[in-house]
Amino acid sequence: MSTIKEVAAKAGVSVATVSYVLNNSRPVKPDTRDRVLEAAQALGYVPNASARNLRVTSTKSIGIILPNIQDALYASIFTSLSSYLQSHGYIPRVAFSNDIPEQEQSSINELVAMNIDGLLLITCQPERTDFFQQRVADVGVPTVFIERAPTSFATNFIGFNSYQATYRLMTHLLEKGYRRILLACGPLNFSPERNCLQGYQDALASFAGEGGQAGQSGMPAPESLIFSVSMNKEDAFRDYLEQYAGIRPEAVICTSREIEKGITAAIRYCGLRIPEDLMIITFGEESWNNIQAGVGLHQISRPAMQLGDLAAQTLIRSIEQ
Amino acid sequence: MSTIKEVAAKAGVSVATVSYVLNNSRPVKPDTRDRVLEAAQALGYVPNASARNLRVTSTKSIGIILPNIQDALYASIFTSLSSYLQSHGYIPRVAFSNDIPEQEQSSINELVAMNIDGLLLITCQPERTDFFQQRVADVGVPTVFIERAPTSFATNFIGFNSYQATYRLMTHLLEKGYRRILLACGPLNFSPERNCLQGYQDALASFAGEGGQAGQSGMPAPESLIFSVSMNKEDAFRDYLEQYAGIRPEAVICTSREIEKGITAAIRYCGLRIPEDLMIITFGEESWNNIQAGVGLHQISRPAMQLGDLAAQTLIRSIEQ
DNA sequence: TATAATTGGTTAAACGTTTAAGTTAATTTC
DNA sequence: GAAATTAACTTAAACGTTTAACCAATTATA
Repeated sequence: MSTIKEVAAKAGVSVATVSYVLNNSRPVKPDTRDRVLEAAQALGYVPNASARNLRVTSTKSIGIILPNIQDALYASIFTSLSSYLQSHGYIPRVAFSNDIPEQEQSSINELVAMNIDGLLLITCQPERTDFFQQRVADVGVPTVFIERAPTSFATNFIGFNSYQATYRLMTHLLEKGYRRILLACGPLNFSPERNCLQGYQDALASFAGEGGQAGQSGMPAPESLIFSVSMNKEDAFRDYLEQYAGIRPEAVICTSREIEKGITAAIRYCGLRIPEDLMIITFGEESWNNIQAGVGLHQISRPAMQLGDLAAQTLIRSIEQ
Repeated sequence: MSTIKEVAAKAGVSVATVSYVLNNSRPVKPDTRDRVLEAAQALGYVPNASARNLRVTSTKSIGIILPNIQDALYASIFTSLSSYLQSHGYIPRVAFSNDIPEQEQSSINELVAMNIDGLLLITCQPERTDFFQQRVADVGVPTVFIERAPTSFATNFIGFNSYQATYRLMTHLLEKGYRRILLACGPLNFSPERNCLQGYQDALASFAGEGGQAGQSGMPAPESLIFSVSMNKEDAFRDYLEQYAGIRPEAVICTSREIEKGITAAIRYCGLRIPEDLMIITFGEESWNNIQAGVGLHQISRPAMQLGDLAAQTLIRSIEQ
């Protein structure tokens, strides 16, 4: 790799002039300018990023930390984040936590060490923000939290309104006459899942209240069926179905594509048919063309792309004041 | 952010000593060592990556350039690449080309500018390797090409044997009695798709040859149906189906999940039923739990994870000799 | 015409590390 | 007990940029 020195030598100027030309940070006489550009071109010069970042405060790079990139939701969010950033002159620096706090922390360290201008974070430890505080907030790196809201900490946060979505969906299903609706959600230590659960429960409660007053004749009361899964989704739900052989749900609400996969596989394994025996509604991403439209798999589209855009936009704004 | 200087001051030693302790690149007396560690801890010191990379040759970072992360294949490859790299002490630096040559080139520049130790590349211009040559090969950055083989250039390459896979699948289908088998593939400017096509055609040809000799009675000759799609897949295939209303294929081979999505949507749009009217076989990733198993959608699993592992492993080996 | 302002460039310091070379003081060797 | 070795640090150069400060010509101003 050739350096700025070599370019300067070749063009017969000082390194400063080369720098001024390349960043056009100061006017330079046209023919000197051309000589420099020519020399740079000829040598295939490309400025050393480390050296530049060492000198300059703003690196025009944004850190992104996600649990993973396999889940459709994170993949969508990531895509929109990085395309927004790129189109606004920032380069994204990605790291994955795999939902392991230590990995998240070391990623934070690493990113801050390379002088990122900002951070976009789907945190795996929304309740323990002290590390984040010390490493990011105190250092003054602008941050936007995505999807999972930090509890003890007021900051920029962008996420879906899972509560509303679940509440409305439940109300709709209950009004349609469904009574045994299963909520199949992920681990409850993150706010989106908790909000789904809350929405589910509140909808049930308020429906029961109304139903009690209206006195709907003959209809059984809706049951509260909750299935929160953490690890091996398919096996877990299979067990669930076999254990509670009596209470087959009429509908299942899946809070993600991944859960849906496990659920449908387990359902088939148990010999149940979709949609004859039960219906499935999934919170999915708009990018996902639902292959199965009309045969028992339904999707509530979450605008993941918009979410990503909004988050990136919010961050860039707060960086550029 | 605190610097090594501050740590040195706090511990009452020189910056060199701090560096020696932190990298344990030289023996240091235990109590000095402890003082340094303590000071670093207290200040929350984390070394500035830019400064370090500027000084040191090896950055322990590997560049990864992919077309995108939306396609299931690339997502799987990326996941395995980055987890292999991370577990071997390297940090991945990702960039996306969106299959636009200019973007690929600027990503290459950017990555080389930050002194990556190696490069993993699904290139979007396998025929024009001169830029790559100049920027990467000449600079001496070890590289492994993935999935799309560069033509005019002998180098490390890891990919699926799409030719074999398609050839065998075709032979199998033909022997089962299928005659109108459609190959639905992506743009033919990349080697995987070309290889699929070649496998498809060779299988047809060799079957026709055998069939001619054996003289299979009554069976019509297999037809060659090829559908290479580039942009809007769903619309394109819809047009195809409507245009050739007469020749409805009995089976469709999709070379990727994404193509399958378009195909199935178009098929449904045209009022055809799966699997009654036609069968669909897709080259997919093992991570993808096929929701539809047994109802007309079949998957040939490509071991994307293994591919990624192998590629990363090959690269790391060639870096560490 | 003398002075001020502008133009077009150069010099050198700074960014935060790493590491070769140098410097003590303590220890070993003969 | 003098010379040589070792142990434990320190000093300072180097990595490749950017940019403030400086300087010499040229041009504008009074």
